[in-house]
Amino acid sequence: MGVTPAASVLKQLLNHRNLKPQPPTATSTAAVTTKILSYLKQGRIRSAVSTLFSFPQPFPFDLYAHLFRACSDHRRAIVEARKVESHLLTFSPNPPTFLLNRAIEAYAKCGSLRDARELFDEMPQRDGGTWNVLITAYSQFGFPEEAFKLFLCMNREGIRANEITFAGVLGSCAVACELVLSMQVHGLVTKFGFCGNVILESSLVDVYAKCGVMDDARKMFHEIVRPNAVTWNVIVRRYLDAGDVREAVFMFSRMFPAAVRPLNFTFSNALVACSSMAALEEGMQIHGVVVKLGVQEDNVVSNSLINLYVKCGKLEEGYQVFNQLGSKDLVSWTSIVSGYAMSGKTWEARKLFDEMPERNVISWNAMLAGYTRFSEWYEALDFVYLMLGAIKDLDHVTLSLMFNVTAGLSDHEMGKKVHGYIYRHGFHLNLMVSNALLDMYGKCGNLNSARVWFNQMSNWRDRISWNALLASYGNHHLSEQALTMFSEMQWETKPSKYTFGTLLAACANAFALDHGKQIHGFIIRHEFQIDTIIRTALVYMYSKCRCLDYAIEVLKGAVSRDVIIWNTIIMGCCHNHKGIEALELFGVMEAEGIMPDHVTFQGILLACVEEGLVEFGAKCFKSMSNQYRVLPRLEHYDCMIELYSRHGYMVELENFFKTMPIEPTIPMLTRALDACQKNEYARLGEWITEKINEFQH
DNA sequence: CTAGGGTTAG
Repeated sequence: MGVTPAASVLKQLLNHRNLKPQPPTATSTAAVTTKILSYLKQGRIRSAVSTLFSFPQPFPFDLYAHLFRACSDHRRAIVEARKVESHLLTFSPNPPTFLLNRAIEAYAKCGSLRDARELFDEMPQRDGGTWNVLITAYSQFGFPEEAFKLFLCMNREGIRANEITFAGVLGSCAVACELVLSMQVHGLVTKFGFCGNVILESSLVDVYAKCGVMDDARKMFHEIVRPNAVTWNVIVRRYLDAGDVREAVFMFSRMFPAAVRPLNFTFSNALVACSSMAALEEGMQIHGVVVKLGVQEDNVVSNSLINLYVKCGKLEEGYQVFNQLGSKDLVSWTSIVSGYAMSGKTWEARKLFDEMPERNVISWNAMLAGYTRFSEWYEALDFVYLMLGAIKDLDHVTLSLMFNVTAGLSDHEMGKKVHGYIYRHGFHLNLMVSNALLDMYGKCGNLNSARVWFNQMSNWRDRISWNALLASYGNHHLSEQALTMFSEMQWETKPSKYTFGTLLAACANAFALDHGKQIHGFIIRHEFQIDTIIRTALVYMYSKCRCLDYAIEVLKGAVSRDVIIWNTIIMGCCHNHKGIEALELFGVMEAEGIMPDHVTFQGILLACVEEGLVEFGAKCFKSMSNQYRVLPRLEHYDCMIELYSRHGYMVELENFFKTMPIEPTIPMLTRALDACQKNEYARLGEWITEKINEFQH
């Protein structure tokens, strides 16, 4: 089945009715040749080949070469290639080797390595080009072992390798990550005197980098006298792949003193490097070069620019690039949607998403990822249903996000359904999906299922799996077990800063001061860097565990403090009934020039409740929107009602209720009703009772 | 005549 041997094709064709023998004449051959060539020029291969077959006579070898070339370019003309070979062999029994090489090439380019190999094996005599063309084919189609075998045979038969041979072999080395072989080939390249060949030299840079030895790749790069645009592209891309994004950007910058114009891909690679380290300055400089060289109409480049800006939090700049793009493609749209979605502007993102001319899984995932990132679970759920109706094949990202949604909604039943789905569709072996599943069971309160699944993952779990399990122990207030797991974890993988964050949160929620101190000690002993996130976790843990002094000590150790760590300590003070301290710390925070946010004000109001500072609290509440431009939320109204209620400020409470721009909630009303009864303030009490009754209908 | 790099978005 499958491939029809060339001989039988030939037999069929010879029996074909239009093959009436004609005496060949010089003029007709020349005329037909011209005709065939003109068909080829128009890209009509079929017509060209059938015209060829109308004339059972030999044609100039040149024409066959053109025909084979056309088949190679088309890549789907396998049948035509076989026909041309048949015709050639029928009427010219001893074709020159170079023509057969072209035939092998045509077969290979059309994807039929079998035909290529068959012809190769049958050839009475081969030249270097014959070997090269097949080695190249094996290399390009990802059969490195075959390429190596052929290369060895070739050497054994005494055929001398040339640049083309080495290019193929090095390509195969790169695919197979064959470092030792690459070094041997490097030796041969040198020995044969091909060292000045920039293509081979670039391949060597590429091979060393793909084998994971960036130092050797860099050394090789510096040996090249005149690296060209491809060479530069290789070195930039390989540093990016190796995760050394700084070096990638640095190498990119060195292209300009070397006066080599970057390729569009190189711009893109450099921009990706910038966005991955949030290097806005460098990225903007590259943007400048893009404009100067006039490549901003290239979608790959501009899409990378959009991505750079949105990843650096510059949505407007990103949108501008998007807007100025002449032909926006799927990637441009997805990039801008993703930018808005991942910055919390899910509404704007959704508007753009709905305007998209076409969408794929990635665009849907980008939008869904925004909803989940910002815990908009109900929007996410609606969106998932919409997505299920609109798109057939969900992928591993979709399924992981769906687990996040069920986890966020604590919908254990739905989580189990998704679990069933991934099992049926074979996604359970995907690490990302597995970890999301683990996380879902942990968050839905099913520690046992989480544990069972974690054990089943023993062959493919990673650090993230461990962190997920630790987090579910933490959420179940099992800090002791979490700590035991932490020691087990170290047999298998190294902890990350997320591990510490999780463990410290676990200790905080379980008020496990001793364990918390152990973790703190571990971090210091193993010289892990205490970044803002870990520092905040430490402050949180110590203040939860009623060690406010330690918490403040840790806070003081920070080089810089953001609003989150300040909120943590202020809330921590409130938790420890230290309202005055909270307000003092707020003063320090302001002096450091940190703008308070809604959480900060919640802390301040709580502190006022704690200390009975009713007038001061009211003043703070007013200044919130007037001075600080922080819109009061439900929890702030809640605090104010608590403040007035607890301290018997009934007139103020009544005023507050009646001027409140939002509907009071049941807990607010019952809290206030309580106060009315205690303070015998019937007028407001009646109003509240009425309100509560309204709610019940 | 046959050769190297690369596709941006979740």
